[in-house]
Amino acid sequence: MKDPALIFIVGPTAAGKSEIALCLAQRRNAEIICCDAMQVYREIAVASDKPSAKARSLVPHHLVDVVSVTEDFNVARYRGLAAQAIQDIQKRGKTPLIVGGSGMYMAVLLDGIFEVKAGARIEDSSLLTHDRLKTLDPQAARKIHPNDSQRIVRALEVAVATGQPLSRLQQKREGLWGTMPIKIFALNRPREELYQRVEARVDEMFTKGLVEEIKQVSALSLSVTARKLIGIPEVMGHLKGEYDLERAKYLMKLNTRHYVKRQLTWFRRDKRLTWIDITPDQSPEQVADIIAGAL
RNA sequence: GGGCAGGUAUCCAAGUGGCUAAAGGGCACAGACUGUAAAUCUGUUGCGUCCGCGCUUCGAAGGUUCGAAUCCUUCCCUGCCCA
Repeated sequence: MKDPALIFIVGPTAAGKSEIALCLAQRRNAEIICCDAMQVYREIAVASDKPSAKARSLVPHHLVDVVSVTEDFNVARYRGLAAQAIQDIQKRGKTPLIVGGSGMYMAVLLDGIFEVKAGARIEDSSLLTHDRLKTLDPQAARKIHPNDSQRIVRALEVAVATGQPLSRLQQKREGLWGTMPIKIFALNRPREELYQRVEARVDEMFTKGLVEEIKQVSALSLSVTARKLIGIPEVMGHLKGEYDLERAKYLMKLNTRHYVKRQLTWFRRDKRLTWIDITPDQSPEQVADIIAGAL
């Protein structure tokens, strides 16, 4: 049977995506494209839970280690690089397997994004208000909560830079969905188990040298986007002497659990996904079999 | 044994007679989301509910009062200090 042109494996952190994808890729002549907002950073390996050297020698992984933590990264850049990788892989007669937990990155690949040239920063913060957005883009203002400053700023910057409301631009988007056969699988496990796996993973990161990694990285001037990676603020707080190591570990676990929850909310909304509920006794190979059978 | 401080919902914590099922925060759960997304933001959170309201809570038991988490009595427990 013929594989779809594009396969996605998404889901929350610690669901087991990477391992399962590796199995699937090997038996389907596929190459992996990471769909992850943090694994793109070169200097971070432990904290971003990057695929191992071994995994990468077995199956080519794309969109890993593509920028420095000193650089800003965003969905638009991701989309450009990923689109190129998809084309290249398909040209070689192989199947791109897109794997990761960054919901918005997946959405942008699928549904596209509109182009707005960067550099539209508004300096005067008194202009960055919800009230002003109401006059410039009433529709966006209605959708964005008055407390959601990040979105207010973006909507205002777009409105000012383009003269067009964000709400209208967002309708003019084109993605991959509909242009080729695409199959999307979302991995999930019982919440309790997911959280246990998160905690185990965080503990493991510490034994793998997380603190050392963060210490080195913190000497660089981190970009706004890179410094948000879970692990960096938590460990840096400890390095600055604000609390002990246990506390840093606890905070990382907590923040990762919250993140898992948000990921699930994001993915649950997208009705194009096929959910795979994994039970504790299933091996990555078995899950890969199930996915292969559903292609 | 004596002195002081304190015991409030799943956790921390405010509240010292009515406007209190009880501020605020945390956890948990749910949701939004399109160039920071591992981000940012929202809602619910004693129990039940025909969503009108009903029921049970503030260490325990009694008492004062029209009315108590708040006042009085006794008891139990925790922390610190003195012996």
